[in-house]
Amino acid sequence: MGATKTTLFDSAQNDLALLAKAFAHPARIAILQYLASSTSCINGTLVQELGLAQATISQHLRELKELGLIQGSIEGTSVNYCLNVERWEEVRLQFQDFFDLLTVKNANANCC
Amino acid sequence: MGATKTTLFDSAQNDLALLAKAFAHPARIAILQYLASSTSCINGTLVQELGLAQATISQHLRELKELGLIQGSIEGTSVNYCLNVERWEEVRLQFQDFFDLLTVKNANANCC
DNA sequence: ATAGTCAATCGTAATATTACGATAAAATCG
DNA sequence: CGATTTTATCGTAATATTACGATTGACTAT
Repeated sequence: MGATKTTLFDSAQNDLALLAKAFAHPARIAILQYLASSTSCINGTLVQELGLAQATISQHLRELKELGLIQGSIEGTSVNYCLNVERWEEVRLQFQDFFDLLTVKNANANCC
Repeated sequence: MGATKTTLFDSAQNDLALLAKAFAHPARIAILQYLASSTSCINGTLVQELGLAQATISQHLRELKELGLIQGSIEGTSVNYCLNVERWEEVRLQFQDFFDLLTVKNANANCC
């Protein structure tokens, strides 16, 4: 008990849920917004910007990296992170499809 | 320790994270899709459709209801659920704004 | 009334997430 | 080289989520 029963759902549903999980924490939203506004950044800057501990930021960055949403490259003693444009577009479309599907049929809904 | 530090973030970031949480489980995605495709449904039908226990479905439905994404009305001995159209449009725009903000600046990104 | 049906809620076990101190690993500087 | 800086990882405590059996409450039908 306790773990999500992924076998009951199709891969599109499981994929979307995993992506949504990435957005399901305000720190990760803030990280993505900060990356978008600053073209590049380092972990250290984010620690000051967000007010969470360095280990915590690093953990959030790893989650975003594992989903391919961001990528990083070593820059001397620090690390530059930025958005992964191709992946980002992919994800945007995935959400758009989800919303479109549920919006098209809306005329039939609101029945209760 | 362990709880999300919401005070570090603004209300737009916290709001979006809460909404994303609703989509962060395949069962809730499946429920929303099923509601969109069938115009209305009852808890019992979802139990057969999804293969989760009745108590579990009811719990997922409550979460969606608490965010205003769906609404239900009693229909004899069963309950009809449907999407909340107005709220849905609101949420769709909230996500679109988030994606747009991160897409516009993308030309500057992908730098690492 | 009594039995039956359906969904909500309670209680709880299993698992996942969040946060952070401590430590490690890698590069830079003196 | 040794000291410093920066990020990743480990270990772990606190909290949240997921799932389900059991029960309750509300309505229906007999």
